[in-house]
Amino acid sequence: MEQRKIQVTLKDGSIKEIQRGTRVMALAESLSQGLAKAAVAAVVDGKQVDLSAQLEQDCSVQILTFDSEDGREIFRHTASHILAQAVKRLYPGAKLAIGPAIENGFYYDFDLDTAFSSDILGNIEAEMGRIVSEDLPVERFTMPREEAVRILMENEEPYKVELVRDLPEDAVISFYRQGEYMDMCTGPHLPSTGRVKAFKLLQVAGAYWRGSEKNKMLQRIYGTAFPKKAELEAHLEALEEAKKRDHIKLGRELELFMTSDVVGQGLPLLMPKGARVIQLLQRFVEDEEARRGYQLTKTPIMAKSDLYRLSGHWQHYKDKMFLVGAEPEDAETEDKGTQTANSAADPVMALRPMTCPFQFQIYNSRVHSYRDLPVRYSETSTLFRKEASGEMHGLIRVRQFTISEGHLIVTPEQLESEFKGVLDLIHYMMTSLGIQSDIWYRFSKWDPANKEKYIGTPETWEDVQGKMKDILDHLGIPYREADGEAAFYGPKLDIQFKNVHGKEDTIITVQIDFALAERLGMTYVDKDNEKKPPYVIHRTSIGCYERTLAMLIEKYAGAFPAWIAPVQVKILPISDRHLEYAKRVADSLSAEGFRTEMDDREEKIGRKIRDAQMEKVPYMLVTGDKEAGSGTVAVRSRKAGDMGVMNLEAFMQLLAGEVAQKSNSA
RNA sequence: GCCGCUGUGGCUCAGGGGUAGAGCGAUUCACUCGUAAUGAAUAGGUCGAGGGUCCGAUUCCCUCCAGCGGCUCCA
Repeated sequence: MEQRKIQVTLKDGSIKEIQRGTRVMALAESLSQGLAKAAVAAVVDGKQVDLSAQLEQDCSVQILTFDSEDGREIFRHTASHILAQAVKRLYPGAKLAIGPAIENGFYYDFDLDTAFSSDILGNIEAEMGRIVSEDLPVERFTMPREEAVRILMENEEPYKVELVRDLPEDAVISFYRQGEYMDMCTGPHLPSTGRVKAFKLLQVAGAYWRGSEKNKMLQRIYGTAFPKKAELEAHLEALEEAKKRDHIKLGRELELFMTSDVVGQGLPLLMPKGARVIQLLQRFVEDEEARRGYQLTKTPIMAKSDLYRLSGHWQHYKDKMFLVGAEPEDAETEDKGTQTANSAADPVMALRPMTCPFQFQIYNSRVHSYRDLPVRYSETSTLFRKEASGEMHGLIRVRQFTISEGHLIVTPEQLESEFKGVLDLIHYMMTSLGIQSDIWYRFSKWDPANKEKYIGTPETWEDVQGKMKDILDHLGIPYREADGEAAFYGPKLDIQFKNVHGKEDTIITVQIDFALAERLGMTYVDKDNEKKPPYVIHRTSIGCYERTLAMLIEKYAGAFPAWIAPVQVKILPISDRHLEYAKRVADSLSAEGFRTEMDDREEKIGRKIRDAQMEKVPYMLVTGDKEAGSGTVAVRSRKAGDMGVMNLEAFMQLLAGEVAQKSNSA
């Protein structure tokens, strides 16, 4: 006996009785017209479905709108289909690859000989506009895998065929059709193309098929889409605003760093103000690490290839190292074996890409008892890595950088507490920089399908990764897992941030390593008088200074907190006759260790203030007749403006307090 | 390394087959000034580098270098 009514549980927990076979859209309309209008798709019993789906049994239903992440994704996925449809109309020969929604937008990859220029992008956008105004219904249909392959072959879509062939034999393949356009897709999708009211194509980029550089490079078109024009405009405006925080732009304007064609790619030059910030950070880090039981080392920036053969860098990292003392062709033909360098007379040297093998030599300089452990080495360490030429980006991705390097050599029993100590240190650093809520953790694991990338056995990898996971879970660190992101010698806990363009980068990394320690013959003598291999924790505390500086510039839009501002106070004398008093004020401040500049130009005070504001100096001290007469200063904060007149002493206390707190009140 | 775009005075940018222009900045002079731009004058560019086409190239073509946005890779 067939029931004609079913019960649906709604998001708020209420239950509604409806006719069996009711479409989701009709349900939404029965709930509210507003909801129906905003609906993009639905989740039925945890599964995403189209609004046209029919409800056949008792179930839970949640209507998705653009306000949810899933809803936005579905909305923009339909936008990507509209893009592909437009491209197919204009370029029937274009082969379709994939076209997903991404954070803040979507893209679609095409294989086409014609390069998509910006003119062409405009034409495609116009065609998309037509597809939207045609308001084509988007319809789902399915077919068996076999038939899907046949149809896609007929349509000459080799990439789609490849995708289908990767699915199981018995898979039922779903397709979506809008007008003349058809695409293989799991969905769900918007009910019709007319819903995509506001969209924009943003850029063209190359992208390898299936993300592998061994494959053909396709053309990727990026775009974004919103239900309303105003939302699109707000988004585009936000992108423009973000560009103003770009550390490269601000770095130039604020004279923090520069690049020069004749120096080389990925080799930025830190100007006095930028170098000052880095110096402040370095002193801060070195002092804090000393307080936490680290011993500072200073090791060479290059070594014979022998050392790198021992460490495994020669076998796994050589193409990223700068070689010294070898002709390039020698380097090419150098065998990849583990034998040591053959000629002591003319050894091949390499600039170091990492510090570990150097500090390990120091550890190995004598026998260690378990009583010595943990040994904590730190170094402000300059490294060199020959990054691919297309990779360089300002201070974020460079070929020479200085890292707050450190290695902890520990017994197995000490591993967790030392790991925790490292995380404490990192947390302290992030909090001091004021970025603790801008970062997140990534647990970077190896890729078992790509064993030749790594040293050590699969068993060791699984073992170490298991230990690391236990520690992370035990310490309650919230992390996202990432396969294939490990270092060649061990898994990592990476601390990630996003730059102003939304691109994710690692700022700090903590690694547990068993393999490298063993390769380099590191041991300690345990209670039972047996030599045993220690664990090594590789870590940075504040990351690499260049990248950290880049992040800070973008975080604060160049207005550094007073404790790391290259100039903390700018003295602004009203006129020439106040120069002498201004100089005395400046000298007093400098004597107390404050970083001070004086604007002695023959300019009006308004101009001096404006320029100091543009330089983002935390405090300006206006000194004129009133102040010179009373031994005071008129304080202006870059943030709060005129703070009134106060004694120089009082101002120094204010600033000293702010520096000590590492706060950012100015 | 790969795809696309870009490279014009210190900076931001306009121009375009007949050897270059604006604003800001800089310099000099005048003004000696009270919380986000005083005025005037002056200087400053082998138009990223090399090659080619052309009577003639900064402009068109090629190669290289560098930058930007992606891909791949990564701190």
